Formats: sequence, structure tokens, C-alpha cells
Amino acid sequence: MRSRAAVIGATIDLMVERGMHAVSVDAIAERSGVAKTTVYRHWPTREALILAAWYTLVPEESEAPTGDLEARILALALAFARRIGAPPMSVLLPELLAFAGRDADMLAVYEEILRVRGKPLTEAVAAAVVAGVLPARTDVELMASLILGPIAFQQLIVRNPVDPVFIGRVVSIAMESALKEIIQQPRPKSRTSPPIRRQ
Amino acid sequence: MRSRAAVIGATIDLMVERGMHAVSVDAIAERSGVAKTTVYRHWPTREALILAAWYTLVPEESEAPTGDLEARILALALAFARRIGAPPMSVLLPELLAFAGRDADMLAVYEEILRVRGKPLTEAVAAAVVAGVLPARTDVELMASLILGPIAFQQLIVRNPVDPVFIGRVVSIAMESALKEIIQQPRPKSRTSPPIRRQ
DNA sequence: CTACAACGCTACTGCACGGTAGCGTAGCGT
DNA sequence: ACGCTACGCTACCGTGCAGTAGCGTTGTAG
Repeated sequence: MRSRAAVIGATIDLMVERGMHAVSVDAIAERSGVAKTTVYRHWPTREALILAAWYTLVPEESEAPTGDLEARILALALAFARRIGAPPMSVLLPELLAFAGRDADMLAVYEEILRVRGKPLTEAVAAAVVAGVLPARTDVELMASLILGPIAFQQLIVRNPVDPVFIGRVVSIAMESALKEIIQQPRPKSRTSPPIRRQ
Repeated sequence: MRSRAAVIGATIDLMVERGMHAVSVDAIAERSGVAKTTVYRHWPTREALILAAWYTLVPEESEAPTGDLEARILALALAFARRIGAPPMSVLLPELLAFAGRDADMLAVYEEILRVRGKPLTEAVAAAVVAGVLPARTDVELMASLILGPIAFQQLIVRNPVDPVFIGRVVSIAMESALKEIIQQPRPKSRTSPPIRRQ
């Protein structure tokens, strides 16, 4: 049992270095100092090992930061940017995203990460609406996209690390727009339905 | 020379189906009906072939749509969403993004695609500022991120296909925010410098 | 008819990798 | 002293794959 952590750690290291498709069990064994046979004693196949390594990267659900609701939203946006902007996630997230389109298990991990990471901000926005800080009928899903979208776009798509100033501006723009009631739900149709999966 | 197109086509098909890391030259030869030796007569290595296939996917610089400047921005946002939301790009873009972090050649292709796809909207926003449709000192880079970010976030990250209504709302929110002068440049520091590359 | 360019086909080398077999050994609780 | 669990090591099989060699074939321009 004392070899599990070493193997998982080596797997993650190698995924970051070479990409998860290029990680071989031989390389994992060598890097971790664990015999290849022992690796196969813990996980039946290479895929199972990769998947197990991924699940260790799914963060625990952290409790939402307290305090002012607007400050809470800003803090969550900053935390989001920090996570996806720094290793290992900055390297592994695109990799996982690519595999999620092809592998059902990877899709499950990805959606789990997405859920844990994305929900707190959506909840904070919803709390702000309930508390009256933001106007009623504010579209919380759209708000979340307006805040997280530009951050993710810059960090992941443009590959341009953003500074906290940028994030502050994005958040304040979204907040001001919401206060001016231009982020309203068009109609009270089922907003709680799960996102439709394509492909 | 008549075999080039068949090989490139088969390569792209297989990249979409299996992922670019899982495309073998044998599979390309079989799918295209071209002999494996002929493939190597045209491209020296597998990597060169993959790269050549990618460059055929870089779109030509399309002329910007004419008409009302706000309509132009909306049209560009819709075109952007259509491209990244449908195959082959919806499948290949995450793949390319993952490889861009590790391979210099792939990074070059990726940045070329990004440039051709992203620039038109930035230019349209800049033109709107020059024409006085949007206030002076509007931060065009930030505007582009506010429009393309939520779209890319929904399509690529959340994997939730967006409808034109969503895009229209995103564009109008960004436009209204700009008109209310809350998307202003903080200071006239070098905004034309190229994005800093990390890793 | 000829010459050349482009292509097909079979066969091969070398290697990396997933996964297994068999056997030996250190530690630890009882 | 015993037995169990976890682990190491070497060797092996089969396969898929990148890349090459050698030779035959077809189309086409002159």
C-alpha cells in the first residue's frame, strides 16, 4: 500500500511533462521507483491508473469564502484564474478537455472538476440575487459566463496570463451590468435543466 | 502529386475520429488508399504530415462583413461560435491546444489560427471606436475578451452549445457596457505588445 | 516509342509498449 | 517460529508502429 502514492505522483508528473497519451507504465515504474509488476497489482490496466491519477486531482469542495458578496465573487474569480493559470492545471486541463470528447470516463472526471470549480461562483451570484445585492431575475448562469468566460478565454485560449487587475475589471463590469438590469433572464423557462451534451 | 489531397483528407478524418496522437501512418495509408511508401515520398516523417494537415485547416483571411458596425460585430461573434462549435474544430481545437503547450510547431499553427480567427472582431471593435459608435479610449482587447470569452467558455469549457440568442445577449451586454464607458483603458500603456507566452 | 515522374506492393528492421509469469524477499503482527 | 501482505526483479510474449529497401506498374509529355 505504501507504493500507491509514489505511483500516482509519478503518473501526474509524467502527464504534465509529456502529456497523458505519452505516459507509459514502464516510465511510471522507473520514475516512481516502484516495480512495474506492483503497479499492475494495484491497477488492472494503464487506463485505470491514469483515471485514478486524475481523480486525485479533483479538488475537495472548498467552503465558500465569507464576507461581502461582491468581494466573495471577486475572490472566487481570482481563485479560478489562479488554478487554471498555473501548473499542473494549466497544462493538464487542455489535455483532459481533449480526451473528454472521446472517452466517457475522462468526460466524467472533467465534468466533476468543472462542477466543483464552477459551482461556487454560480452559487455566490445566486446568493447575491437572493440577498438583494443584485436585482431580481438576474441570469446567474449568464453572469457566471461573463465572469469566468473572459478569464478562461485569456488564460486557456489566448494563452496570455492575466493579472488580478484584469479580473477585477471583468468582475466589476459584470456587476455593473447586472445592477443596470441588462443581465436579466429572458423568460422563466427551465433554467435548472442540465447542460445538453453534444457529440 | 494526385495523392496529396487524399492523404491530407484521411489524416484530418482520422485526427477527428481518434485524436491526433493516435493517428498512425499505416491507418492514413489504408484510409486514403495511398500506399504507405508514397506517403513517405511526400512527407519525411509522421510529424511533418500531421503538421501539413493542420496547416490546411488554417482558414484564409476572410474579408470582414460590411454594414452596420454593431451588426458586423454580432456577425463575427456568430461566425466564431459556429466555427468552434461544430466539427472538425470543436473536436480538434482542444487537441491542438493541448499540443501547443508542448510542441513549438503546434504552437505556431495554433497561434496562426487564433490570429486569423480573433483579429477580425478586434478590428471591428477598433473600427467602431474610430467611427465614434463606441466611446474613445474603449479597451478593444477587453471588449474582444468580453464577447469571445463567454462564447468560448460555454462551447469549449462547459461543452454546452450556445444558441444565437445567447450570443446576441453577450454582444449587447458588451456594447452597452462600452457605451456606458465602463470598458475604458486604464492608462495608455503599450497595448500593442504581443501576448506574453508562458512555459 | 521513349523517358520520366508518380505511385503501388511486399517485405523487412527496430523498437517501444501493454501486460503476464514465476520466483524471491522484507516487514510485521501474533 | 509462523504466515500473510506488499513488494522487487528478471524475463518473456505479442503487437503496433515508424521508417526503409527493392522492384514493378501506370500515365503522360515529347
